[in-house]
Amino acid sequence: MLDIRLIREDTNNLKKGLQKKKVDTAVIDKLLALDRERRDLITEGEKLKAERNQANDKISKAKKEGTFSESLLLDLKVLSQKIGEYDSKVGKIDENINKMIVAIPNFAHESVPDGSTAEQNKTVKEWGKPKEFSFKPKDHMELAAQNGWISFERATKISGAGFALYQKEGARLIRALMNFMVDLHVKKHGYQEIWPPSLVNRTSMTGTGQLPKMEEDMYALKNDDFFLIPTAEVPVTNILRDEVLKEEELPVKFVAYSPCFRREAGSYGKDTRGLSRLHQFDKVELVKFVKPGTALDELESLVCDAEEVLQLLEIPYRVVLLCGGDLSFAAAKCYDIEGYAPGAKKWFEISSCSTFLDFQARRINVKYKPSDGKKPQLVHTLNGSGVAFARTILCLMENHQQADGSIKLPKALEEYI
RNA sequence: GGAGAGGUGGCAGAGUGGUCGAAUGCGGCGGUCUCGAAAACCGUUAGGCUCGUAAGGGUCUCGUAGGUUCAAAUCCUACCCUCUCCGCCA
Repeated sequence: MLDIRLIREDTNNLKKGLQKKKVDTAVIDKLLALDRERRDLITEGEKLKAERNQANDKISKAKKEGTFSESLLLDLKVLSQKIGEYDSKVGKIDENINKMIVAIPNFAHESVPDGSTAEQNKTVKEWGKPKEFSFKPKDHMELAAQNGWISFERATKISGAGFALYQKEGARLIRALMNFMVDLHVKKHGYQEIWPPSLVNRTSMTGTGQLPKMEEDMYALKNDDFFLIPTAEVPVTNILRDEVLKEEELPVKFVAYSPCFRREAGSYGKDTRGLSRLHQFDKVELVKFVKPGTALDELESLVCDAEEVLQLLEIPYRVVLLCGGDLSFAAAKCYDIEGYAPGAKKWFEISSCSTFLDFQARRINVKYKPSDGKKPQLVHTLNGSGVAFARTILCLMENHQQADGSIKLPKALEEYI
């Protein structure tokens, strides 16, 4: 959520950042009017409270000295009633302001390009060249069937459409990727390993912003108020909720493997074949808590950390800087990494790395205490996939297929499989 | 599932109607001592909101939400959470 102070004090720049995300800024002016009203009411109400507190002090002293008389209570009941009225007015306005403010997306950082749809995203880097084959490359569905790695038919029987059953080398590949990616991020990139719960409570889902707006997209349990995580971002980001860190602890970097569960309601008919869009998939997620001011550099290094996975897996990819209109609700800046699949002749989003600045930290209340003794302030948060398995496996199969339809896995996986 | 205990500052832990935003200890910070450090000693150390250029002032916060009262950490009601024991179980 946005800072009401920022809204108040830097209105014009904020509006620019929101307009870049194609957000209607009329709500900002409404908010400012409510904010003015609220502060006036608070000032008035607190004057009355000060009056009441003084009167109470007098009573307290009088009782001790034995000089108490009923006349001291005169009018105090009326005063308390008035205070109650102010409080309830402020309470209602607070509620309104809060409702409005949590519905406002984060602003786009100034380094984000203009644009309203994915077509205006900017490719900022390409790595590797789409492979030339001496034969007609097959798509991953065909390869999966031929090698017996994945059975979509059986997954449908067991669960339903949108699930994958990995078998044989395919099943081992999941385990291998898990260890390969987590090891890379722990040993080489300095992340701390986490194994999070896959069921989380409503507060956690609200903290990272999946709720209240996207409840329909989430799997929920019938008898308990738990949700299946759509990404490890939810439990991992909430690890530090309501905590105050020391400055020297920053940056905190977590890496976690988890299964991810998504209803994908409303996306039927779009990429529904094969591995590209599933109700359950696996992912290694990277989450960082950093000092304000370092967030943009940390975003660049986060992208590098994710890129290295694809480099080692020898999958050609491109890095795309999202334009304002394509940014998600909470993101201030975001890079997508898209892997190339020569069978499908398509780019697939395999990783998405974002910084939220203090937007998410305000919501989950994560602060750090500066070492100079100043008051705690909000950290900045980032996260990114490092990386998503299903689409990676898709790319792996299509890129490393041989003429006979077999698949030769890259060297980096040798020690894991 | 059954029974019980408890939720207070960064942590531990007192406080049962009126200078209690809260004793004390630990931790943190500053200082004295020291060549330096440790120990010891002295001092200091919550957060939010709001008014103010500032200095500073006001106000709110003891799990959450209500209630009683001139006044609530303290009394009443509901809810949430945690822990312990028993049962069941991977």
